[in-house]
Amino acid sequence: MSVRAIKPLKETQTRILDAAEELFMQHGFEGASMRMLTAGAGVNLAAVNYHFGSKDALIEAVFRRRLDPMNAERLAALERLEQEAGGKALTAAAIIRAFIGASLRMIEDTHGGGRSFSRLLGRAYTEPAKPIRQLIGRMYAPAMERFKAAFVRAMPELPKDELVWRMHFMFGTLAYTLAATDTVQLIAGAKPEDRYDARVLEDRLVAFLGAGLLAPMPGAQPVKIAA
Amino acid sequence: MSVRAIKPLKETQTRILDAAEELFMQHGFEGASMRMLTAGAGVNLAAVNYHFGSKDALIEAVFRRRLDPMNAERLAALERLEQEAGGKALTAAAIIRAFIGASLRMIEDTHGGGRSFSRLLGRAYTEPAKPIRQLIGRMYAPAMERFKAAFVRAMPELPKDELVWRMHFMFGTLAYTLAATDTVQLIAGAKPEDRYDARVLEDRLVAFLGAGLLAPMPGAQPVKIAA
DNA sequence: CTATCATTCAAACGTTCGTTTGAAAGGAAC
DNA sequence: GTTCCTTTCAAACGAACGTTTGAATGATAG
Repeated sequence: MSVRAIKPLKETQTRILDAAEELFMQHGFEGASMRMLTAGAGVNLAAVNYHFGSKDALIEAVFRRRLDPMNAERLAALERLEQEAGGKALTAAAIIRAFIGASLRMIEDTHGGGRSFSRLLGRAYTEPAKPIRQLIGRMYAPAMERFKAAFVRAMPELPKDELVWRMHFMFGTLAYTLAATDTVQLIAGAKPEDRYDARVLEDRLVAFLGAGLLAPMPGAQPVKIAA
Repeated sequence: MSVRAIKPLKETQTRILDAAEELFMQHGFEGASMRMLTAGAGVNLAAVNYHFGSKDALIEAVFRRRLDPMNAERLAALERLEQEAGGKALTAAAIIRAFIGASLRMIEDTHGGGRSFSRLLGRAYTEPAKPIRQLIGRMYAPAMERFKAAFVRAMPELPKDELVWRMHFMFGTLAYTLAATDTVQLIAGAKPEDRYDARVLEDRLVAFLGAGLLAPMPGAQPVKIAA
C-alpha cells in the first residue's frame, strides 16, 4: 500500500467501473460480456476478476459507487429542510424535491458518467435477477424509512396504507423517467432534446407527484380526509 | 392444414408460450435459456426453433399474443365511453380507468398466465435490447395516439408538451406497478397480499394519476391554467 | 544491483449458449 | 399397404461465456 499501489490501481478500477456503467446500461447485465467490458475499458480480460473478483462483484461495485453518495445527499437535503423549517411541518412538494433532486442532477452529469448510471438505475428496479434487486433494496432502505417518516409528518391525515402505495407510485414514475430517457418512445411528440434539462424536469415531476400524493382518498367523497 | 395439423400444433406452441411467459418473467430474456424454456414446456429442445424459428421470434410471439388483444380492449373501452357520453367531454379519470383497466385485469388472471405476462410487460419497457423496445413501441403506437387525443379533449387547457410528459409519468407508474408486484420492496410496510386485488389497485391508481394529470402547471401561480 | 510484490498479459480452461441436422414417429389420404 | 407430410427426438455444431493460470512487467525498497 505504498504510493505506487494507489494510483494505477485506482486508475484501472475506475476505468472498468466507467465502462461497465455505460455497457450495462446499453446491453444489460447479462448482455454485456466480460470481453465487452474489458475492451471498453481498455484493460486486459483478466482485470475484472483480479480487481473485483467476479462479474457479480463488479455489478455491486458499480451500484455502490454512485448509490451510497446519492442516498447520503438525499438524506442531507431532507435534514437541511427540516432544520430550516424549525419545528414547522414541511410541504409534500418540498420533500419530493429533496428526494428526486439527487437522481435528476445525475442525469445532467454527462461527462462524469452519471447519466449512464441514472438510466441503469432506473432499469435495475425491475431487474429479474434477485441478487441485484436485493442489493438495491438494501441500499435504499435507510433513506426510504426516513422519507416515509417525513411524509407522514407532512400529511398526517393520509392513511399509512395509502401513503405506502403512493410512495410506490412515485418511485415508479421516477424510475421510469430515469430509465426511459432514451428508450421506449411510447408517446409521439416527446422531444428528446429537453429531456435532459434537469431543472425543468424536476418542476414537472414535483407538480405531477405532489398532486398525486395529495390526492383525495380514492373511494370516498372529495373531502373524507378531514375525518 | 387438415384436422390433424391443427390440434397438436397449437398444443405445443401454447405450452411453449406459457412456459416462456413465466420463465422470461423470472429470469429475463437472456437469462432464460432455450433448454430452460423447452424443459419448462415439456417439449423437445428443437421445438422452439421448429415452431417459431428462433428465440427472438418467440419473444415477439409472447408479446403479441397478449398485447394485441389488450390494446384492442383498451380502445374498445374508450370508444364505449365516448359513445355513452354523447358529445360531452369525458373526465380525465374515466379515460385513465379505460387505459389501465385492461392491464390490471390481467394481474388477476392467475391461472391463465396473465399475471406473469403483466409483470413481464412492466419490465419490457426498460429492456436494454433495442428490438424488444421497438416491438413494444410499435404495438402500443395506435392506442397511444387515440388516448392522447382523448386526453386533449378532456383537458383542452393543458399545454400539449405538458400532457405528453404527464402521460409519460402515468405510463411509468403503471409499468412499475405491474413489474414490481413481487420485486423490489423499497418501502417497508407494503403488504403483498392485497397487491393483487385489481379493483382496489385501480381505484388507488386512478386517484393518484388523475390528480397528477390535472395538477396545476409547474412554474406559475396556482391557477395559470385559466389563461 | 537485487529482491519483492502488485499488476498486466496471452492463452487456455470447462461450460453453456442458440441453432442445425438427419433420422424416427405417426396419423391422413388414396 | 404405401406414400406423404407434419411433428418429435437425440445428438452434435461452432461460438461465446466467466474464470483461471503462470509467466512477463515494472516500479519500489533495502
